[in-house]
Amino acid sequence: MGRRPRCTKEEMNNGPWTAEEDKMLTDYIKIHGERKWCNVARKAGLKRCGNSCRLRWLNYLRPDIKRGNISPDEEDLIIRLHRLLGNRWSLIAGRLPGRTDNEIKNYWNTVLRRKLINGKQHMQNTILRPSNEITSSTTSVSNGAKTNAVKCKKIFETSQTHELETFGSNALEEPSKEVCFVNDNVLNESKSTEDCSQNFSSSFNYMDELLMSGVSGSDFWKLCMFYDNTVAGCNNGSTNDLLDKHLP
DNA sequence: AAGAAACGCAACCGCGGAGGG
DNA sequence: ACCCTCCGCGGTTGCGTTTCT
Repeated sequence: MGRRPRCTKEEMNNGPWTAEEDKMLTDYIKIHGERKWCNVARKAGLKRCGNSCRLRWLNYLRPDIKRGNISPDEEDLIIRLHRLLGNRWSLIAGRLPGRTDNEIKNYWNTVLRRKLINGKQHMQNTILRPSNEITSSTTSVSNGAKTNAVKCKKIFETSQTHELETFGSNALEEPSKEVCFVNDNVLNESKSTEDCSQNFSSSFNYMDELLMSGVSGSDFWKLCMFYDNTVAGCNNGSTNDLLDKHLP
């Protein structure tokens, strides 16, 4: 069976791309387009394997790539798309013009994962601490609100099991649980957390099916809006602004 | 100032699916 | 039906840079 190595190590360049290689690849693709990456590598005179060329083009050289920091709106969108899609970075990237799956994946694995973990720890410290330890800034939170917050944690830990079963991967392991703490209004008593959880589980499967079946771009955004307005009930407005920009 | 630790990101790896011969 | 190649994806690694001690 065994797969043939994608490229033989000897006679192939590895490691960082040089400016000269970048130019050779860019020039070739400008003329011939981005197909048959193995041919691209060979015909462009690059001592690189096709996949290496492909990655370099898609993640770095493509003209429509957006450079620079991820904006807060984009960050929020990534978090919410990750909640819907799990680790399907290419799908997430497809909804963020100019951003690559690799960039989003890196951003998630570094910045967001840490932020969310810190957020979770902060929430746990705040919520689970005995009332006599809570500082003056948090004493105004009612007992009811605290109860809801603790309940929220339990619910999402439980529903997570179901999500994992339906999703069939580790895609939603920690992140989905953590995101709830950051994005959902944990201390907001206006919406039943049970409803939220149940709807989330079912809507997740629905979204998944739609995405797998190739839902159109505009429909996707409408679904996001639908999800935010009816299921999560925890949007903060800024992301909807971003979503609006992508609606037809 | 120097070494250690943490961080950020480009690049690589390995797998699975699609499609052609 | 089978094999092979190509492509795309998610996970992981390596290394340069920045921050901390």
